[in-house]
Amino acid sequence: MRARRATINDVADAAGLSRGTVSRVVNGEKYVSAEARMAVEAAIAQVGYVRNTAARNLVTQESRAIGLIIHEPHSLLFEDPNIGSILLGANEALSKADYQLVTLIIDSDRDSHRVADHLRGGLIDGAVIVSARASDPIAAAVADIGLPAAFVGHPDGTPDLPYAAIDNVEAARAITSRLLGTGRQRVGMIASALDRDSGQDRLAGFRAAMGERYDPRLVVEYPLYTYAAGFEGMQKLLRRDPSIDGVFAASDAVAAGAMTALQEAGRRVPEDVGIVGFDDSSWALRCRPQLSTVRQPAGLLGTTAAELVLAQLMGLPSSPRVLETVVMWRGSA
Amino acid sequence: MRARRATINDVADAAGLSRGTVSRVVNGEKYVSAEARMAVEAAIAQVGYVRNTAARNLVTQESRAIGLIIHEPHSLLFEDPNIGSILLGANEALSKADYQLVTLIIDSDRDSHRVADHLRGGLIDGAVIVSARASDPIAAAVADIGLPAAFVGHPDGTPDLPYAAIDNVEAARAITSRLLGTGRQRVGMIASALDRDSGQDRLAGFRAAMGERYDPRLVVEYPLYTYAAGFEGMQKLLRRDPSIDGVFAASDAVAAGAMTALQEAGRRVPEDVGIVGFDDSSWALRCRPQLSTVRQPAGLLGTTAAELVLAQLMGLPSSPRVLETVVMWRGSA
DNA sequence: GAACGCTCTGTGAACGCTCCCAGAAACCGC
DNA sequence: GCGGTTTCTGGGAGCGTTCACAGAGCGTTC
Repeated sequence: MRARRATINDVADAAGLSRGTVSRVVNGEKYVSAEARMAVEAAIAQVGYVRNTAARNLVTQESRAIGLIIHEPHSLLFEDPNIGSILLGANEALSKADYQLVTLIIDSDRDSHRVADHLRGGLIDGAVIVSARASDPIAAAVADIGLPAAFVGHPDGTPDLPYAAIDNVEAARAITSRLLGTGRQRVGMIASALDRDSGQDRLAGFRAAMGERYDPRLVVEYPLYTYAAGFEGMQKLLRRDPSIDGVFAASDAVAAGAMTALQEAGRRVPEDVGIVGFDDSSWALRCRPQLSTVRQPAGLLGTTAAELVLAQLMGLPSSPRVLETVVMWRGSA
Repeated sequence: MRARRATINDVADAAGLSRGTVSRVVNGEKYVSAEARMAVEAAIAQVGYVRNTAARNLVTQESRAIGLIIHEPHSLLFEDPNIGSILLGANEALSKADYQLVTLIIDSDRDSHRVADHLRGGLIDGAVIVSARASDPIAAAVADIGLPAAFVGHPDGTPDLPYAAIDNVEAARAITSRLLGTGRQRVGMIASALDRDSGQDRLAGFRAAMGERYDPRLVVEYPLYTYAAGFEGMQKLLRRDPSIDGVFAASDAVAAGAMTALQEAGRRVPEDVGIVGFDDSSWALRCRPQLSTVRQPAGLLGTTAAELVLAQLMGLPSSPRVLETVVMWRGSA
């Protein structure tokens, strides 16, 4: 099949030096003469040597790879643009530290086992866990193995691992207050993803901002942050109370769906109904009018979580980090 | 740090058998007595053994991992829902064959080198290459190394590797003809991504369908399949010829942008202008009216490309596959 | 009862690398 | 010139597997 690959011994022979010296050059260690270093480099180029990673991993007992565990149903995986940004952000931090990012996707029970084996198999030195649910078994497995890891977000009932997150409660409270500040009288919410911390917290923030004006009849709940949830949720809210004049949607995708439903029902946005979202994803600028929303630094969440894992790997202490959010006020409310 | 992991020898000792027998049990080979098998299984559970993959890879000279190489700018990575579907489709096929999918993202030159090293380092037995450009260096590197690989799509000027693709020319021709069939007189196109085969071929199909009616002034070109490209492109077409009454957008995202531009310009869709897209992505159902478009089986493309790589790994011949597309006729034209 | 074939088990030899120790060579200060 | 330190190199040992081979045990056939 493929030609036999050159080994460190071939390089040593070609350079007229020993294995040990070649290894020192390859790993950039001290105590190599300039002369030897040049000879080795020439020999490497000559024989086309590339280090065999499996052999290295075997002896060093590490892999220089970090897993990004995504536990998310099919449909949502790429409808939610945050996941892509988190992925790229984590990739950036790891790439800088010369680690390889390995994406592990769980979308069935079989995947769940395969991923757990992968974790245990020593193919990965650490993990970034994205979009875990409350009491997620894979998160428990990670903690159980004792693998250095960090969450993006921090679901309840999960092991005591560091995380990179935003304060969803406070951010939701802030944008709801702002919406109320435009003089709306009947404000509802389309809540989503109550099986994870972000969904719960956004609802809690909404409730906090509403205070006495909170009316459970004006809150509808959907399992996922989707456009479809927003569309249906808004129709349901309009049926429940045609006088509704403000809506907080749990994400931009949800808000976009809600806006379509409002416009089809003949309501003007923002004149008749003000609407605000959450994420400041690409949805926000695509809506007409553009969405008022909360900007969350998705890429930075990924980068930060990756850095938390790297810190653990270097034996440094790593503690949770809460990143700032900003209310982006545009035309939808 | 972490406790020392149990090895195959620990299992052998616990079971009172030899390394070889344990290995045979772990790999499900023949010639193991039921008695021995049970003893080994009990011992594995007792000592908590998990196979060390690095050691295995070292001796077998394979990794049971397949790379999915995505070469795409930041912004587009998750705006294009096809990529997510391809990823999941490939994951499914590989997961079934007990291979692990490793996602390799190239979005800078440094990434490009790191990925090339990763390929060469023996960490991967094969590769699925998504969204390569014409004459993509990473594709050349893959061919150079002699790694079994397959493309999704098949850019010009790339090495002679099998691919899973759709017939973009024919599909574009078909939907353009259908658009013409609604009686449109002035039909234009918003072309995109002419640096890759899909972009080129969709333009070629459009031109073929238009025949003598083809007017280069009614074709605008943008580098990426984005909403923004559609929005701007439509405005430009309207300026060039206000009597335009039909548009073929190179993707659904582009079509969605174009539709917004038309509606802002006070044109009714489909009464004043008919518009068709390409992909049948989640964009299509989100538009009002819903988009007429070409359904391309993105998940199946990923699955098929993965299978082509697996076939090569098993020494079977693998030849290009062209998958079927279907015109989905909805309300936008 | 010898010869053969099948099933099953144990063991030495790799795989390609890093780590560590021993020792050579060079440099320093007194 | 001598002991001590620092710089540099070589090579044995070992990481945890799989693989190939040797050989034991047992049943079948002539």
